[in-house]
Amino acid sequence: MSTESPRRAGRPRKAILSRDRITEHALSLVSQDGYDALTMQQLARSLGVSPSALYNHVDSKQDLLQWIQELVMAQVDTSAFGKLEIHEALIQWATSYRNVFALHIPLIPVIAVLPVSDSPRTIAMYEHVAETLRGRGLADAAVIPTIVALESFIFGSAMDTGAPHDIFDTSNHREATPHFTQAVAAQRATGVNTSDDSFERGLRALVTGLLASRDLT
Amino acid sequence: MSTESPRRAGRPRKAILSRDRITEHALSLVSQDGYDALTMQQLARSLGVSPSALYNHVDSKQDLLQWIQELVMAQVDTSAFGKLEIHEALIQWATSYRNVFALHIPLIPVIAVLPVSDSPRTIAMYEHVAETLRGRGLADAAVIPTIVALESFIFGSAMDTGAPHDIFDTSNHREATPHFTQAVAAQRATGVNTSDDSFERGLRALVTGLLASRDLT
DNA sequence: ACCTGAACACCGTTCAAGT
DNA sequence: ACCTGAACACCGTTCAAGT
Repeated sequence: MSTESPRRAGRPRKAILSRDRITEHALSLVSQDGYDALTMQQLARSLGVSPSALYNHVDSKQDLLQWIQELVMAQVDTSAFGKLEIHEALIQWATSYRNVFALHIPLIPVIAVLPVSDSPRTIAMYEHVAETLRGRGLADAAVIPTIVALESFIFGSAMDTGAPHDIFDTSNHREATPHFTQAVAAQRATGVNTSDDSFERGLRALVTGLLASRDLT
Repeated sequence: MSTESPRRAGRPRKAILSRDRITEHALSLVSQDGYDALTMQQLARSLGVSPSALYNHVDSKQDLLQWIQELVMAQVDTSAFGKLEIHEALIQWATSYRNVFALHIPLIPVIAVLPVSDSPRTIAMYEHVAETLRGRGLADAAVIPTIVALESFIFGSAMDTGAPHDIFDTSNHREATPHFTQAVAAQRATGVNTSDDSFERGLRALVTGLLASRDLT
């Protein structure tokens, strides 16, 4: 009798939720409606479950954001290391890094304070960069500051991507700011995206300058 | 009779609140207990007023953050422009900028999407930088991207300041990441602050590279 | 014009209760 | 072990009511 029932004491029903399923739905929510839509209640609804059920699998929303960060970080392309010349490899990696996080700006403050030990993908990425820099002959003590400097620029540039296109509109104060107004007009006339142009210029300057340091052995 | 009363119809009582007083108390809250303590309720309490009273003076919390941003931006030191040689002036300004916002990290996402037209102090600062860059002979169309690149690095570096000091601890994965582990140890052995070192190296590289551009006339 | 008090529509999170 | 439903302690913001 009772043995034919698939659900009985000692035979617990398979869990509906899991880290993978939760993270997957969270990312789907984010890509559809942005990070504002990522609330525990909306996420629970999308999973067909009550909000409190989530807490059987994740300790906090902060924890969930770290899971997401892992997935996002995995999208960064590190394939250039060991394949391209070091300047080109760094530029290709940094560009991919910046473009990925331009789609996940609210994650940036999370990562900035996240111990890398909690993020295997990030460690693996750093190992790639560190190996390349040391292979180039950069002094050991200069490797981390070089990476951090690049990353700071990458994160700052990714955030800038979210700025409105008319952020530099100064029609109201034109007379008081002749140089700035002229510069804005000239840049606009080129027709190129300000964020992209700024990133490319800065990245080239940064990579060149950091590798030209006197810390080469 | 009724004339001796200081408070009567047609003679409204002086307002308790004002933009200045609100902003001042908000900054005081922030400097004492950080941005987490800056809630409309806490702010109202610090002003001895009910939370709803604030909304007679400020449209939203976002608006309040913009007021604060104005005050904070005013702390950035631009005195080096026109006084020091351009490389030195940019470095001094950028360093002050970064150090100021290291104390106001949660403001950075606010600024990043804030139209500069809403922020007179920011416009004035940009005018200084733009004038200096044009005076150096930088092409008009290169001025804004140069400023944005510097600012992205400044904001990213300010955020990095909030990272825990042991953020690069990888004791658990040591064997899988030899280069990274070695780099961390070497940097730590120097005894210098990672954020500061990274900022200084990156800033020098950035300023040198941006000013060495072929966009000079 | 400016302030109070109550209320609203949310948050993230906890916890006893069920299976 | 895992889920539900109710509850808690907050948020920012609105609004009728008072002066």
